[in-house]
Amino acid sequence: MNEKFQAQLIQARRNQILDAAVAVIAEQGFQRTTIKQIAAKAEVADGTIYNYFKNKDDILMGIIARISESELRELHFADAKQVDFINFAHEYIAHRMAEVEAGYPMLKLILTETLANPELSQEIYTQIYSPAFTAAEHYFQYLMEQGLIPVTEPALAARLFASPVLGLLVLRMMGDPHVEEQWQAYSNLVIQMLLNAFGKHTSEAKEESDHVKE
Amino acid sequence: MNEKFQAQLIQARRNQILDAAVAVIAEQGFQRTTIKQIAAKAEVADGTIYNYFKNKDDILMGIIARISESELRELHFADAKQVDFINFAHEYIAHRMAEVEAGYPMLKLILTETLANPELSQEIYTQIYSPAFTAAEHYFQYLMEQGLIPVTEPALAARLFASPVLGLLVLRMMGDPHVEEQWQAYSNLVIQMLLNAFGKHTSEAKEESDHVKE
Amino acid sequence: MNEKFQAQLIQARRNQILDAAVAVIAEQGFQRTTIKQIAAKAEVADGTIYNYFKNKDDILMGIIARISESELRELHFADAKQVDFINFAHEYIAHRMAEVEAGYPMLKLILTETLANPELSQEIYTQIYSPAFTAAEHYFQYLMEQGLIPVTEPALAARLFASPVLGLLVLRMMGDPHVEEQWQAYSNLVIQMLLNAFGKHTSEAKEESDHVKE
Amino acid sequence: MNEKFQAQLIQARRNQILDAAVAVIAEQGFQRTTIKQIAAKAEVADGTIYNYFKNKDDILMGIIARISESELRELHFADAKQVDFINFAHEYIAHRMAEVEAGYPMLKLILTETLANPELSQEIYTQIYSPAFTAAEHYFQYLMEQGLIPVTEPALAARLFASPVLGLLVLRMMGDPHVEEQWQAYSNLVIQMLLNAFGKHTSEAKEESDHVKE
DNA sequence: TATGAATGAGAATTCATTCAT
DNA sequence: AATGAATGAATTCTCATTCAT
Repeated sequence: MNEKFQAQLIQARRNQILDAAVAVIAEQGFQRTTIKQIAAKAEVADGTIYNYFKNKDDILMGIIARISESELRELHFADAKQVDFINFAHEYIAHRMAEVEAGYPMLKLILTETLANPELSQEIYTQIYSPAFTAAEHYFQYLMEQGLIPVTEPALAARLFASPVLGLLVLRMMGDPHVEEQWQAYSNLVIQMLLNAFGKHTSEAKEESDHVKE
Repeated sequence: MNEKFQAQLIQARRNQILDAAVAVIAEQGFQRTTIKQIAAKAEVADGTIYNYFKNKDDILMGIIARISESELRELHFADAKQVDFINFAHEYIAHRMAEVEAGYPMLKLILTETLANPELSQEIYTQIYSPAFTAAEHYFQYLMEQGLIPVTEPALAARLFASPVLGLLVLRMMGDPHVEEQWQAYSNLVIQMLLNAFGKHTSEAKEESDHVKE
Repeated sequence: MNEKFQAQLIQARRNQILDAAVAVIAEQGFQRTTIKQIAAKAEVADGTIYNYFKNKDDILMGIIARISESELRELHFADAKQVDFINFAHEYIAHRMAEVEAGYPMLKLILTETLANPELSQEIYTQIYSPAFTAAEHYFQYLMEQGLIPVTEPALAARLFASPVLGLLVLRMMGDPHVEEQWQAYSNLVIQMLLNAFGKHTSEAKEESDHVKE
Repeated sequence: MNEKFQAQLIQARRNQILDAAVAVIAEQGFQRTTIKQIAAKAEVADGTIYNYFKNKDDILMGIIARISESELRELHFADAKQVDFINFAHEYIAHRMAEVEAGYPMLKLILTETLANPELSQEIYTQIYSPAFTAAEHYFQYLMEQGLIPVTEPALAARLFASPVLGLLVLRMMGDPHVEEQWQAYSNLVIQMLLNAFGKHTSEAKEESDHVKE
């Protein structure tokens, strides 16, 4: 019991530091971020961080591990519930949009570090990336088998499906003001484009998305 | 005459250093890259770099300026020639694909630094990003006015058009092996998806891309 | 209470570093002095210096600020106490002489840096120089008003009064062995010259300094 | 003949470089001055400087040597001509004043470098300093022997005589605006003070300088 | 001789990490 | 466990000097 309590305290402190780290790193990138800054944001002493993390890289690992857990949980949920493709598309976009509204610090961080830090990208790929797409592939496999989408390769479909959202996210992260201002309009168009491409067989989709309408 | 020769030598040396810098930075990100590494790759002494660039940041600026120039040249070309939307789509994809085959060091670098370095992102936006999209918008404006695409907002269309390619590029950069292996297949699908979404009015396009076919 | 103790520790360390800096800089000038040398003299690591000073220039500022404080304290004392001109002259010379015996590192440093570093000279002038002469001027003003010295402009008098001592100090700093060996004799002569010039009205002075006697 | 011409060319080029060096060094001190700056001022290439001077320090030596020659010439002249003490005092002050009006770059340079550069100060002492005072001492010796001044030690007298002028020069170099603005007034006062101290036996001097009058 | 690009040793500064309290 | 001062390796940048042209 005491032990459990101890463990919880440690978890809490780890999360406190990781939260601080995510906030600071998302703003300036991992390399530019100093332990001092993270410690300040977390309101602990520099040295304290080393009681919870082996070194600076280990903090990044910690962030990745934590995202990995939460993403997996979300995806599981998605996997189980979203059978209807239209709803899935809406939910997926909505999920990424929510991320954006939250300032997408995680996404930005993951994206940046995967690009900038080749040693890390393998780690990120296995822990976050691969499980996410595996879940998506299963879902597309299911849709395909049911004849609900005109697709022959689930892996391809999953990535093609994700690409425009990811593309727009990147544009937004890169500071494109038009994407930021018209984010809702872009979301709607992407959904229509995707339903148009994937959802021809679904009768409801056909009408809704016959053309791309801005 | 002699002066011109001098200027060329200086340009050549600058490019030699920039090439080295792009190579090393693309591999590890700007922050992790040391002047020593760039100098070694360029096969010059550390100090020589400072005869051509004010400081480390100035190297990044140099890279951006150079990309900006070459992008602009390419875009001009595109602007003048590509009237047919189908051909344009093919050309655009082909262009980005070529980048990928060349190891996309520039694209990766630009992407990474824009995300990781907030101070720089404004610079990159104005120099590279904005002109590229402005050119694209003009093209979409033209298509729209000719009634060749069912679009009402060129700015939106240009970004929506770019999004899946960019998304796939990012996936590939992040190390997704499936995207890398099947790159050609992805390209074809993206073109079909885009023609499907944008090209309804073009009769040839209608038949060719009625469905997404893998 | 603990806080106060902390502050004292920080002050002590700052002073330890400043002492080392004064010693080294007085010997070789600021420019020739490296952080490594200061750190070695202060018996701390190079990096430690930067926990107490923003950069190398800030060390110089620190030295100046510290001198400024102590000079002001001394001058206050002088201002209040020295009403008698003869005693003041003696005290002033004695003060500068003490400096000399202490190796005049501060004076040398101030002098050298004001001459060599135009950016700094304004700082030194306002912080050290100007307050010192202002105090002296007040004193001469008082003497003048009391009719104790045949002077009409206190500012002029103060500088004229200081000039021979400063001149001799400079000669000594420049390595003139005669000035160094006969320092006491020079001091006496300067006092006589000054009393001769300024102190005619003071009867005791008249006799004592009727002529320059070596 | 050709050889002589050669030698003259070399001398001219050396002087061109030394002039540039004096100008730049006087402004910012020797350490802060780069070869590039000197070369630019002298309108030659960096490398050319090394055809005329062994290294950077050698330029300083060159400056000192050149001053030494010209100073010696001046002093000789002074030595020969100035028998009358009052005139000598006036001439001496006038000489220093001229230096001041010319921006005293040499004096400032000598002063600064002697203080900042202990290795050099020996050199400067022997080459410039010592000969100047030796000449002065001879003059005071002569005055003393003639009973024209109430002095028993020429060496002492020479330095005491120089001290107030030097002191005021230093004050002015340090940026004291009062000294700068009232330079003429200070000069007059110094002469009076010196005549007062040294010149009692000279009847004209007695009246002229009975009191310090501002 | 003159040039000025190239060099690399050396200086200032940063910051992850340690460790005594 | 928490602290934060101290450390020193690593990095950026400067600039005197060399040397091929």
